Amino acid sequence: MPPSAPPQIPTVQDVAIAAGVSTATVSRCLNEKQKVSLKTRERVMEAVERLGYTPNFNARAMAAKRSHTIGAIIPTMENAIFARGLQAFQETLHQLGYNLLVSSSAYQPKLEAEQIRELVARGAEGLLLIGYERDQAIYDYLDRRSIPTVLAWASSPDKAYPFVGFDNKAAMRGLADKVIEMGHRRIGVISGVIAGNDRAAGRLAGIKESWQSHGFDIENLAIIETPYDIEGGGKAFEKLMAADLKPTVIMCGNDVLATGAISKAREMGLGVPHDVSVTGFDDIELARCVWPPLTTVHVPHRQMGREAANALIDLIEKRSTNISRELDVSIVMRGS
Amino acid sequence: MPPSAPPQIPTVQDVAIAAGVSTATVSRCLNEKQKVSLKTRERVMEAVERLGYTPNFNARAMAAKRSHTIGAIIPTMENAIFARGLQAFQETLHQLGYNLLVSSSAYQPKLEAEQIRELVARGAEGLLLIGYERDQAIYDYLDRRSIPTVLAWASSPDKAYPFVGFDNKAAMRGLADKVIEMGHRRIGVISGVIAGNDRAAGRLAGIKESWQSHGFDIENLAIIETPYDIEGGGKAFEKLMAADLKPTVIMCGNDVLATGAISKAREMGLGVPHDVSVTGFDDIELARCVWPPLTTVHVPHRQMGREAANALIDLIEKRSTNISRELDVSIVMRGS
DNA sequence: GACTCAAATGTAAGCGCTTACAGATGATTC
DNA sequence: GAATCATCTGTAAGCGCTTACATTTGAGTC
Repeated sequence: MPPSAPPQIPTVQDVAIAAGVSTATVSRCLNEKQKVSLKTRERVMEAVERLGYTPNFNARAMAAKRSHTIGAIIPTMENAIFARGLQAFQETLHQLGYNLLVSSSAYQPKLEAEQIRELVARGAEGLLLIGYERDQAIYDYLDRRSIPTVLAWASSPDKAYPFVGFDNKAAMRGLADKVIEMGHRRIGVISGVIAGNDRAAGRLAGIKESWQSHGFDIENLAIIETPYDIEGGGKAFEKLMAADLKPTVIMCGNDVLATGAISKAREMGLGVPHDVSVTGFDDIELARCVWPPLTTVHVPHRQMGREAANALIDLIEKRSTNISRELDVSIVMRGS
Repeated sequence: MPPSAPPQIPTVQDVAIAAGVSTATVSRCLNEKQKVSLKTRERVMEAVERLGYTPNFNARAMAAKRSHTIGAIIPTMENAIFARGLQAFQETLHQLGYNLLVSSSAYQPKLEAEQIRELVARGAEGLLLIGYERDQAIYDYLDRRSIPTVLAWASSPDKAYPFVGFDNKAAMRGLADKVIEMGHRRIGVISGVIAGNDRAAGRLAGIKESWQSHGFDIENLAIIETPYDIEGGGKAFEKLMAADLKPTVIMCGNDVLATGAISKAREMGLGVPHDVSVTGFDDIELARCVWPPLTTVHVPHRQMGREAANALIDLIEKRSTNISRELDVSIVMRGS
């Protein structure tokens, strides 16, 4: 290696000189080709190639006041809950000529707020956020700066903000209805942490609603809140099954918790669904390859991602407004 | 809502005026507090607060020629293989005062190359890349621009580039040795796609090496290449088990493939490990909650992420060089 | 050939910040 | 009170781009 050659990164200037044109022409070659004659264009492109020029994104964003960048903040990357939807979101954005910046907030509202500012500071022209429950100050901030924002994985209850999602409460209620109709009378619930998580709250509320509407007492519902991970699911399962009157079914806030529960059941020598049934939510890939395959609520992740992207870009490019979309979910009865 | 109030985003200028100081002072308050007297600082901070000012990242990066941003490109977000390591990487960076930008390349070298340029254009001061196998042109580009880069999830064979990883070949060879020593003589292999994936290639090579060194003929190794997903694992398993001489063990390139294989085995009515054994690689959470729990190679993901972050920042801040680190992996015998 | 007018190119003013440098301020010292 | 010096603050020059506007160019027309 040469002794640290001064890494002179080429700029438009350099390209302009190399091609014998002005910087404006170089810029036009890169952004609005049709405005430059073929001959000069070729010359410029050759120079770009030769110098290995890559436009500086920051400068570009600043000068043009456009970043073509969308920000998304998801609660976690550690499990696959958001992976598929996000992937679809990203692909669709790409097709529409936008880039995606992703952060994860670890389910911490504080962190989310920070990251929203960070993404906006980086020039995000639009945001994808999960769920609707957050400090009003954040919405105010977004409004003040008029940052188009779409909420996903939930439906905004008062429809105040555009969303592309589904009704967590109604969906879970549907599943609970089915469970109760199948004869289950002792239900254990493993819920995600409710605080700051409207999806988890909605799902739990759905179960409660169903339970009560069947004339049962809310007191008889055994509920445990736990972080959304496999281990949490396992521990909660253990606790629920330690009761005198063991539940005949464990309803979980999502598939990850359910997987933890099933795992633990096996460890404890309990048969699923023979000794106890387990249900999940989300229908991620995991749900199908765990044994027995999970009865769960199917969420159209890809569709959600795709539609959220389209909605957001529509908003940004002011093609339409109020593009909220409530998606259908369906219950998938499997072996558990 | 008011009829689209002009969203005047406050700038340093605005803050400076509001606080009755110059923009330089505002900037100093935000970046090198100690250089500003307490009195002015308070006045400035009050103005910042009152106006809801957030510094524009692009402008800042451009003027300061620093972004405090690291880029990482992982092959996929769809499964958890990279999730834990990346999370640790991110957390460590955060502690060190850096931000992380993540892209996923979908295992496509072309896309990866594009994203490298994109991240560099966005001002990434360092890069985390997975594996070492890529076009020389990319390394040249990185060198020319002197972008510190650390490779992970593999060890660079010629040590040309700094890495924090492990030897995929040796690790898999260790597992294969054990498998063969347990008496298995008919091995089926489900490998990830080799092209452009040195980890998959290394793992496969490890099996071959072990097989041959035990005096067996390479021809007798049944190998299938498939994309790294559950479905791929299942299909490959089916094909392998359709042979006249069924394998007694299926060695998979990673835990995701292995999960697919186990799933499919059950579907086919085959008992694991009674009828056929299955092994994985990575020891992701999934490995423990599938049934039977997966025998696999444990990779210290968190440690790798942490050390990669430290190594990269050391490189950037020129504290040291040649910080490659080979990590130990271990074989975890479980039920499968 | 003089005149139009559209197309191609150049000129230069910023975008919102940081920072080298210069200048002001005020505490200390003699 | 003048001189010294450290501390704080202001001035202004960019960072690498885009783009409004001005200018040049060269068909096309009569």
